[in-house]
Amino acid sequence: ERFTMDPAYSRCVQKVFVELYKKGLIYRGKRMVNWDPAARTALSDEEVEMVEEDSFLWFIKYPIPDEAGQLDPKAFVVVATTRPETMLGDEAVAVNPGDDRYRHLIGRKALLPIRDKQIPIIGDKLVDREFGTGCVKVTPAHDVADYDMGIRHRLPFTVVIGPDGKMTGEAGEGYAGLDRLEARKAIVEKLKADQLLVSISEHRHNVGYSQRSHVPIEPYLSEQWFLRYPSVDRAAECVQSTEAEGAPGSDKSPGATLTPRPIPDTQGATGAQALVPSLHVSEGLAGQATPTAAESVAPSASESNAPMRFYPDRWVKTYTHWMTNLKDWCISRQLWWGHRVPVWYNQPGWGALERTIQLVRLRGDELPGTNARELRRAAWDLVTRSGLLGQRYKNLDTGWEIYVNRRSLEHAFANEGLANIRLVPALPSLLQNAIHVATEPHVPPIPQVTQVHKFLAALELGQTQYRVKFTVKELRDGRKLYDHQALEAKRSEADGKSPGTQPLAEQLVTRPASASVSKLSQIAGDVNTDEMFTRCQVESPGQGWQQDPDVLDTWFSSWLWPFATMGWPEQTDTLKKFYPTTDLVTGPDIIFFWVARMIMAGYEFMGDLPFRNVYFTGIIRDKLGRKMSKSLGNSPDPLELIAKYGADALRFGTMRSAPLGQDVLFDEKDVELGRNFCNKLWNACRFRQMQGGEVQGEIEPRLLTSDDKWILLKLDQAIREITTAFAEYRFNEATQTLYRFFWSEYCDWYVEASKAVLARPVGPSELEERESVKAEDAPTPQRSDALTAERRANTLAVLDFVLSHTLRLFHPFLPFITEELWHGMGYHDDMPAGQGGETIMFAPWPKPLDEDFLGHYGLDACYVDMVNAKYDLVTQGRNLRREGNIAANKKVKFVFKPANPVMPHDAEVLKLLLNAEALEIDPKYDAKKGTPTVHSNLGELYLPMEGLIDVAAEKARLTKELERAESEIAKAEQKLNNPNFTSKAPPHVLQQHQQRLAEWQAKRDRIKKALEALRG
RNA sequence: GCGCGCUUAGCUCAGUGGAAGAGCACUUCCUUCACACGGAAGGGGUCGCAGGUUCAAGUCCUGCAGCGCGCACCA
Repeated sequence: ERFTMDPAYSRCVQKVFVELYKKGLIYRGKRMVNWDPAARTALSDEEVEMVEEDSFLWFIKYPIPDEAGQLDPKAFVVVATTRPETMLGDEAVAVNPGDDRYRHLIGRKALLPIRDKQIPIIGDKLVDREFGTGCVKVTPAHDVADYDMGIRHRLPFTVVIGPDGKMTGEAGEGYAGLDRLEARKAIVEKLKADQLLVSISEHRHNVGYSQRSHVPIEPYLSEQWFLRYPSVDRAAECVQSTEAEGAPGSDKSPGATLTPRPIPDTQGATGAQALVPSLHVSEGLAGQATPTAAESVAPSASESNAPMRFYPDRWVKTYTHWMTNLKDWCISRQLWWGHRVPVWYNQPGWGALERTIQLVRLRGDELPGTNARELRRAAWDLVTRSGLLGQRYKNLDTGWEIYVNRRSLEHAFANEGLANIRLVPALPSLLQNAIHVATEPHVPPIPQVTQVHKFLAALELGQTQYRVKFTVKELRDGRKLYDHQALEAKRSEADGKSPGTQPLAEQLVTRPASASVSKLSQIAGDVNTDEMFTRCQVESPGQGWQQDPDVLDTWFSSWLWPFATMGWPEQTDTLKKFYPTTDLVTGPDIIFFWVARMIMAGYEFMGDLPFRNVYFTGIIRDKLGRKMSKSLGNSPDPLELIAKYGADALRFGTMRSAPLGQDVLFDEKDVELGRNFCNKLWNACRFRQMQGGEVQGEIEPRLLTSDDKWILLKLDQAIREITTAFAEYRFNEATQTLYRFFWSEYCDWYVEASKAVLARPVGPSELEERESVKAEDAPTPQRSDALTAERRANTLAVLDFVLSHTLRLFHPFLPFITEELWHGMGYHDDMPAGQGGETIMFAPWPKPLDEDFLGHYGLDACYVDMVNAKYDLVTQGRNLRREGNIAANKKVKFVFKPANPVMPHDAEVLKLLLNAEALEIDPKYDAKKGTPTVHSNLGELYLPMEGLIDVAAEKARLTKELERAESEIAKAEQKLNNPNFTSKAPPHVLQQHQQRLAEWQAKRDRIKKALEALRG
């Protein structure tokens, strides 16, 4: 057990971050990320769920003014959009450059409605001419595709939707402060009023929802930490589909080991011993080559050389597709809880500020009625009192100054309802990280701040830190003081030979005028400012350094699981022994989140893959096929189910209904089945206990009954089937085999038949009966008591043999009840030293019965057929009772006319299972006309019913049986008369069909005879 | 759009070229001594549709239909 937030594990996570940072694989950048406006954090692409929704496509008219800026009502383009609210941030209209309809417009300007702003018309290949009007509005700050276009065409990035999902001041009066969906309505109304809305059509499209908070995500520009995935090539190649290489697991030989999957050596392995998956307890330690390992390592020709296998195979395709289309992983989250980013900044104050504000925010939730200002005040107070900001902080109402990490400030502002102060990015490339300061003239919660209003920023540093000075001055028309275009203009000016009349520094800074364009470029180009102000390391660099407030995506800790749990980065013995591991059991829904990333981390940090086999379970869904989820409330409480049915029942029932790789619709009935099964198992053991006698006695071959041999052969068959099922990861098949074997074969037939030996004392009348039986070894009356006791003990030994095997076979599926029964039955005392003892878990895993065993106990396969026929006779005999309307509890007399001599034991079993008052064995029985009869190759079974014979009914029943036989014969004959079949079918199939035909023909003849007798 | 599943009894689903299966539900009978959370006997199927390969197809191939899931920058 390991908790990823444990200190040791947490250190691993941070070390990995530092290592990847030093390799240059982790970087920080301003990117378009998936933003969750409810949780106010970035998300990875994998955390976004696409949901298909019915929406609308709004067609909006954008006027095209002429060169002189005059509007002609006939000059316009129509764009189609699903998100009208983003038009406030439009910076261009794009058409496909190959589109003759619009090509001539490229380079002209369009007038953005509502904002009355001129935006360029650009040409971009990305535009699909077929969709909508072939003319697209471009909102670089609020759409991933538009962002790329914005970069390509050097468009401004105007942020009109804030991190809270509300429109920013940039959105303009009347919209700022509105929720994005409210803004959409308002804008549509406004466009209608202005007659710029051409039409609305229904449109179905995909909307990304946050997996975390289930709100639509916003594409949002923000500064985040990213990871360029490591060891991608090796991870992509290590698993391959085996489809093309012939069916896997074709080795169905009865003696198949539990580990038929070869485990080839991996190139470049760290030298750690590959452990062979095995249910046997191996004495061998790491470094000792066990024979099992040697055998298993030898690959067969048909097997793939890929070192890893997926079960089921088809997920390889999904995996490979993802691996070959990797995008950098956004690993930072703006959350309170998680592993913190091990990066430190030497600007004091802001880290504490950030955390304090969040703290106050949390507390504020408990204090209804507190307004944002009070919260903010409280935050400032806390910060100042803490002394972390010292004198750098001044009264907010008159102006303040703080050294700050821009992203955190932006974030803190947003979280504090100070959305009217927004710092937004201005430019890509050199000034990508420059600050675009804007004011928002809409009414905010804090009057003093609203009326503020001038922001001046000093850009002193490059990449990541900014020293920002804010002073409160008068607002001028609510306009931003400068925008990126101004900046860019100034920059080109400054880069040019002749300095502009107004140096950029003066535009940007009040004092000191230390920042200049040249300095900016110098910093950005030549100086690694990160070294000066940023350190990536696990421990704090010392006084004055503050840690990045972001935390890491939870999967950034999970992907280290296979080795971080075993002491990495120390090369512990555990790690050496168990890495690479053998099997991963997980759900296919986290192939990307977890499996793929663990594989990459394994190669990157251990130099070898983390596991050899991946078993993908199905996903348990509700009855409607929906995934279980807290919000739907469709998830049953496992603890309640366990209380109601038991843990074993839940486990067994679920596994029984979950085939390899298929999802399962959860049904409590399955758990009920499990519960019923546990009950059956318990009672079957109780039956054995109630018989008393020695536990696990020796089995004497001479005394084995046909039923004993039958159940031992059936056990052998079940073990073989289960062994194969395990080897191929078909666990539901193993449970079904066990269920069938134990319930249908052991309980329904064998236990019932064993009562002929166990539970029925041999009385004089029965001995007389036996005298009349022609049997080779009929007991003499004198010896019968002793013999009965011996036979009884022998049957008990068989019961114990079968039960002790069954319990072990069931143990993986029913761990609790089997452990309890293992002890309760006394089997733990009987195991050889080191094999049984304190727990069933150490007992040897059952193996198929070997040749010696079969030979010694005379377990010839013919007993299966013989006993099957006997039981079939019983079933048919019971059917006779049923059809004769004889109540199940009424004892009646049967007559059996055997085709061959019958063993007394078999006669006894027949009598018992038929619940007969008596079973008369008469090879020469001459039945009365109309006596209900069963015909089998063991002989004929009659149910003589005095006064109850219904000739017509019996005739009808036999006719029906005859029809059945005829139809089976016809089918078999048709096959066997086909020369193609006889010449091409394999001999054993041919033989099967011939035998079948013969059996049905014999049966048909017997039925015919009986029908004739009935007429007679 | 691309990819992957699924379609078999009333329901939920196994089924690996060679007799169509299970659990639940249903009908009838049975509290006989391990178990009524049980036992016994039954009824119930054009294996989605159409072609093809094969001696043989629920199973392999192709196409179609319906359902589901993943991926994808068609605004």
